[in-house]
Amino acid sequence: MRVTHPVPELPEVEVVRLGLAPAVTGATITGVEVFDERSLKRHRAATGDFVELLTGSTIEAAVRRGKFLWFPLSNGALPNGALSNELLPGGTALVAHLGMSGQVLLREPNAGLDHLLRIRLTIEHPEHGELALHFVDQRIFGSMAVDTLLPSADGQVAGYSGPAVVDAPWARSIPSQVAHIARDPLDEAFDDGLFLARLARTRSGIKRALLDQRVISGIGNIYADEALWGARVHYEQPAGELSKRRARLLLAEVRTVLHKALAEGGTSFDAQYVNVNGQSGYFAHSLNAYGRQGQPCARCGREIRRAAFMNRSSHFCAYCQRLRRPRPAA
DNA sequence: CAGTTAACCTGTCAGC
DNA sequence: TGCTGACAGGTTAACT
Repeated sequence: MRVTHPVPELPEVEVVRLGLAPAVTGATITGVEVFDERSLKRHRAATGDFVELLTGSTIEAAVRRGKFLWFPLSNGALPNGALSNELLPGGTALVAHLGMSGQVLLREPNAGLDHLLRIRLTIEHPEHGELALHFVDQRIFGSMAVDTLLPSADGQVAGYSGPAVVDAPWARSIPSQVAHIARDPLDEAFDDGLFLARLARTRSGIKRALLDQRVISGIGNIYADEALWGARVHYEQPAGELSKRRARLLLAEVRTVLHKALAEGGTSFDAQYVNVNGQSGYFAHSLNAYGRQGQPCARCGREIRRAAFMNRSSHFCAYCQRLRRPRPAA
């Protein structure tokens, strides 16, 4: 059997965040090993040396917006004895993006090196003792970086880090390289009206807009196809031609699909140390469109089709999801 | 500014 | 058996 991992989208990244949070919060980074420099491609040299910035720092939390994870840092002692937070006034965070194939695995400190291991962090947790964080990534579209924190654009809590953590000094801060990423649809501060207005003035196809992380974040090819199937919308329907009602329905479908996947990912997620790894295909059984080309549509029984789209593929029911003529202007 | 495309990257597998 | 090409797609730089 082909061993594939699901390309991580919002639910998969949140499962990783949930698993990591208790193990890393309050832990101090005692060792950093970079086995492949390409996994640091998003680390800006001007911020400082990746290894030096991390070593001695303490992880304050595990935060997520869309598919981006970050870990606010404190007490980062530099080799010269200064604190990194003194040098970088807004504070810093370790930023992680899983790309297409990234995983963050929690391991015992003396565990062997995982296949395709790119970065290893050793951490010391006051309660759990010493642990290793393995950043494993086949295709190296993912990355880790240390980045400076900026105030969030709207002044609200910048990302999700578990319930009721809003007063921490880092809560309303966002890494500079994540600042342009829109809030995700499960974020309390996501503005439905702003999103719908943006769709209304977008001429390109709706799936393009759903995949545009500056418009709405957390959605990738799988859940875009699923939400479009649920809302019976053709992937090339110009976003601005959707009726307000249909656009609202689509946003609701996006949330339904993400919540459902999150619930299934959560249930397959047992012990904190075992499964912070996006285990293979755990959401696959509940898909209605993605990867089901040639199989019957669960709604009408007609064949699900696959079409080339933006260097990837779109899966859809050509009967349920037909291009609609725009409603005449009022 | 909005919209679109190419480049990045490698394990797996179908086909020869 | 061993080689080759196709494929998977998130993000961003660069282009029109």
